Amino acid sequence: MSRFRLYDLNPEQQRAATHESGPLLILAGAGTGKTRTIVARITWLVSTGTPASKILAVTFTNKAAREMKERIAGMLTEEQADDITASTFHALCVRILRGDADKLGYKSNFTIFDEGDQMGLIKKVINRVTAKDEKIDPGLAKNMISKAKNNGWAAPEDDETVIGAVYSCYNRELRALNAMDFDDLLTNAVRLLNDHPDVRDKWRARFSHMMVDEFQDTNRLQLDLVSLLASGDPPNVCVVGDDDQSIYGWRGAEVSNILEFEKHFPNPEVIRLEQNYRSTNTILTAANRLIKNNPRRRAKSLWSSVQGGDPVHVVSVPDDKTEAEFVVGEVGAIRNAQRVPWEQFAVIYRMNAQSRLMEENLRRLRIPYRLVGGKSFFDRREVKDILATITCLVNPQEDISLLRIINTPPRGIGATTVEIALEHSAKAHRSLFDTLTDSAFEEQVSRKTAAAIREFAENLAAVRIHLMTPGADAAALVSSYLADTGYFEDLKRSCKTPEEALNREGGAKEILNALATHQARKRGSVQDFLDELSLNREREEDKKDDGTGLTLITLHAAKGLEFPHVFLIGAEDGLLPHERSKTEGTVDEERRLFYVGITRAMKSLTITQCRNRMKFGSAMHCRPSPFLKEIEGEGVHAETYEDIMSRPLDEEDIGFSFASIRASLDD
DNA sequence: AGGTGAGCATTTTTT
DNA sequence: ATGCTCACCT
Repeated sequence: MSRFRLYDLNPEQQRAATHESGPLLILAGAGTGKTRTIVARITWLVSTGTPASKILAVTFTNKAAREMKERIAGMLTEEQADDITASTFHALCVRILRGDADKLGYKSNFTIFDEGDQMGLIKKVINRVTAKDEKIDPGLAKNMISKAKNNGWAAPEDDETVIGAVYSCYNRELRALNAMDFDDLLTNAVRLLNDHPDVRDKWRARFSHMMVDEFQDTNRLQLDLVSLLASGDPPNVCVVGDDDQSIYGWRGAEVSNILEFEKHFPNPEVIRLEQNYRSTNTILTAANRLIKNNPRRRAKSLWSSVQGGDPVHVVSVPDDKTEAEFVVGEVGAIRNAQRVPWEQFAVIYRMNAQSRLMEENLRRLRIPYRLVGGKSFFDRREVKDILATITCLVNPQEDISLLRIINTPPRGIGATTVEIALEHSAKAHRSLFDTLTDSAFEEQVSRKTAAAIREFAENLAAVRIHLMTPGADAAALVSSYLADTGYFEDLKRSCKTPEEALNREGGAKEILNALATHQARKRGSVQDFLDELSLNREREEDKKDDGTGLTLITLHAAKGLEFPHVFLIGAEDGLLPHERSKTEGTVDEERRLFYVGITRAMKSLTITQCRNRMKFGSAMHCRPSPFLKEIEGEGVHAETYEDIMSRPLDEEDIGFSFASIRASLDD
């Protein structure tokens, strides 16, 4: 097994990969070969006799888990690679819970509530629990419930506060539905392992070595889970992360998990990866100058063997409109001068709203781009509708889904009827569907409404019978149900532009295709399909492989990615750091965000700053970000848009200018 | 039941 | 500027 080639690794990476036993903390700076090191470590463990099946690698996203599996597959035999468990925290919890959920009073076939389901239930609960004059914002309630769960706060015994009442009622409802939300998956898994030593021992015996990626993003519960699962004495836990890239504090991540790692796992070996294989030293120096202003961090200093490089440009532009024009112009100039494809460029910003001006300019010049982030495919109306329809076809007892489709398209079961039914169902502790179809309920409503309800229920039942028949073409059945009930027509009618109609149609097709593919490939049930989707909501742009074009992306979403040429826009006080972070006292995290942005760049980095920006509809004066002062120094050139424009054009630029003029004439 | 306009807030996002 | 919610109107 000397296939393992240590000489591919630098000394620190090697030390990390071959660490024998006990806790290991790998502080992996941006671009220092973090994944390569984890994969090498896994390979080393296997090659020195650890059974592959005893290795557990935990990540945050499905994408990261998949990538890790792929890279492991390239290093080991297929069988070994298959035996390694690489999973997200949440998927791991589901596996743990599916086995022993009964010990917590759930049925093992509990359903998983995604954010939409959760929101629906919270709204329902708020309507039930609160008086008309004390309605609270469901979004706020959701955040507070999530925070409470993550902090391990039980619902108050007496429903004294409104929010407390909502919290406890929400939990009761989830229980009654045999459902867990995303937070429950973690809390319940932790509770199960905590309260049931036999289960804990079973899972501890299952794995001998555990790795956790992006450890700076873990929250309290995730740390608990790691502690509970880690086996060995001292525990064989290897965590990888970078406190300087901790940018998810606002959703519960605890930087202290990595800063105080020794407290949780005493006497770890600590290895710093500081050699960067991504950026030029010029870029890294600027990044180092910035981040060293943060207190409370594990000091690291990135370096690269690539000396020099283009200077970092900091450009002051008059306003956001000019900023977009300038960036697009520069992109064109670089592409023209260096003959590089659009894929090598990224424009990175703090807020999604900043993408709009960029998009307009890119479209004008016919530059292909992909927009990362924004709304998830699964948040699209038609996708939610269709998934809710499928859910109801499989199980009409799911109130939230039923509520979504009961009158979509309009079929004569209006809000008033639903309101009454909801009241009855709460009182009788029955599902909405059962309440509606109860003969006693019919007498409460008009003949017309009763007929509408009956027709709806009969239609659902008829399709369900077909759907449950083995070998049925589920996608076709669902599709014809939607067509028969006039859903597609209704969807089209509600679109303002033909473009939107086409888009929605595409979304509908895509989700139905996914169902068909799932059935064909995995021969799984429709329930399997729904389950898988609730844990694996990939963003639209991840699925499409048309990775062509320039990338527009937020700083948060850009973490982990790299681009040869990066434009970091909107470096203004109030945007980066965001105004809100100042009142919340999280400017350090904003600095890390800026740091993440800078360290995405491989070859060139241009930072722009507007002197005026449209905010809330009116032009506002902006001061440069204080972070710009912090990166000042050798290799960082500050200039103004006016300086650059009054300079004569380079020869290469001229070619692009003609192209852009021609392109803009087309419009 | 469903469409329309006033009023309002407006960071970042995964599971 | 813009999108979203809610109340009110047809």
